[in-house]
Amino acid sequence: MNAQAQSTTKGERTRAAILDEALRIVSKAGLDGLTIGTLADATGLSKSGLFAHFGSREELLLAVLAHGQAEFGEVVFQPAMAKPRGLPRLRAMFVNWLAWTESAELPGGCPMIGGASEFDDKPGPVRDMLAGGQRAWIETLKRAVRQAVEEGQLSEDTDPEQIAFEIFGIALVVHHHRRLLGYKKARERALIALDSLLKRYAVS
Amino acid sequence: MNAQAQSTTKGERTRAAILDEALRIVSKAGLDGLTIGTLADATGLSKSGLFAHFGSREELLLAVLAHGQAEFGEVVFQPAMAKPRGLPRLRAMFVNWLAWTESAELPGGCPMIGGASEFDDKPGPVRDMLAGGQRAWIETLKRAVRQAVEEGQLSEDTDPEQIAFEIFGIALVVHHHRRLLGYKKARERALIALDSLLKRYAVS
DNA sequence: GACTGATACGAACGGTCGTACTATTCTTGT
DNA sequence: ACAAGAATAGTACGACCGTTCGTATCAGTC
Repeated sequence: MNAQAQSTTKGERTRAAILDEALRIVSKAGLDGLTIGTLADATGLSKSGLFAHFGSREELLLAVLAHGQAEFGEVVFQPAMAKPRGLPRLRAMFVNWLAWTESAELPGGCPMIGGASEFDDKPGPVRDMLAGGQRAWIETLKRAVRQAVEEGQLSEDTDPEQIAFEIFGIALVVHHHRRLLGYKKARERALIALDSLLKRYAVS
Repeated sequence: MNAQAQSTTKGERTRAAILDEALRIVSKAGLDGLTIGTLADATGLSKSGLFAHFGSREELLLAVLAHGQAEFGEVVFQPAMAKPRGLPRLRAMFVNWLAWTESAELPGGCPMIGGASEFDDKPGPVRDMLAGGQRAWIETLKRAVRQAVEEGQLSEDTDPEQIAFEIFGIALVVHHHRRLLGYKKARERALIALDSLLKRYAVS
């Protein structure tokens, strides 16, 4: 997420810096709030100079989302993969996810969650990208649950989709309560909710 | 939500019609997507004629939210109050809430949930109104939980805030999965989640 | 040293935004 | 039926939107 090292062309470096800044703006102002003019000001570029990197606003949005999804993978998914299969990995995914939504680099929360409610009624490539990313994440959660069953940590009749569904709900309410309501106990309550959710399916 | 009967001045009638239409637009396009021009077209008024009813865009947004919250009360809260105190009432609140988010008059889902992620980083009266409404709803949910404890339906050590928190999460994920992902099983899974949530705190 | 491609800038386009003013039409009470 | 006043339309404004175009700067190649 920081300016990456050399060995790349200047255009690529500028583009990466633009996307970093854009992701912060999207986090705070939403995808609709990401404007070529404000992004140009924030990066110190001219509108036209910035525009040339993407060719259209929609291309810019798609690039920002791709950038955000890549970072999500690095910050949330990959560290969790270092944990043992099953419940430890699933818990890590959840905890990393919460940390991501409260990350300092995302002052306005997860851009994908914010974008979801902005674009859920606007068909097109942006919506498709959002939906695709979130579907993939759900599948990842389901896979972790299945592995917990294989490891004998959750009972055989566990429904991975139901668990992924409920976990997603906990993450959403954390995001919602913290950002709109300033609810401080969100993280604590989320961990309680996850524990009791998993306990329901624990091996007896 | 439909044009109400006579006995009111014409201005009030058109104002109500404007708010009905505005609520539908907000549902689909979000609060940011509600513009004076499109709303004027949708209602058959001129921009200036419509504008005169509110005086500013922010006043319009506040009026739309007040209208939405009033409808929420009529459609979700009041019918639930007709149910017996405790779990029946709590369940009715939840079921009515889900139905509200999928209501035909709200083609894009709950305007307040959508507005929440748009305005969670934009301080001001709109955000305050959104937060106030949702805090009030949370308190209503907590009250229903407390009454279920009083009625002996939930155990004494039940934490109403935790339950309200998790219920809110289920509602959010239903909204999210249905609208962005077109997930058909959302309602069914939500009812499963609610049942097992309440079972955790059932009297033993 | 001339040429080329990448990169960025400045100015301008048509369009829409919210808002302000004035004029006109329509309701309504008498 | 008519005047008073509410309700709506008309017009114009400055700001910003995404986008396009022509141009300037600079790195590297021949």
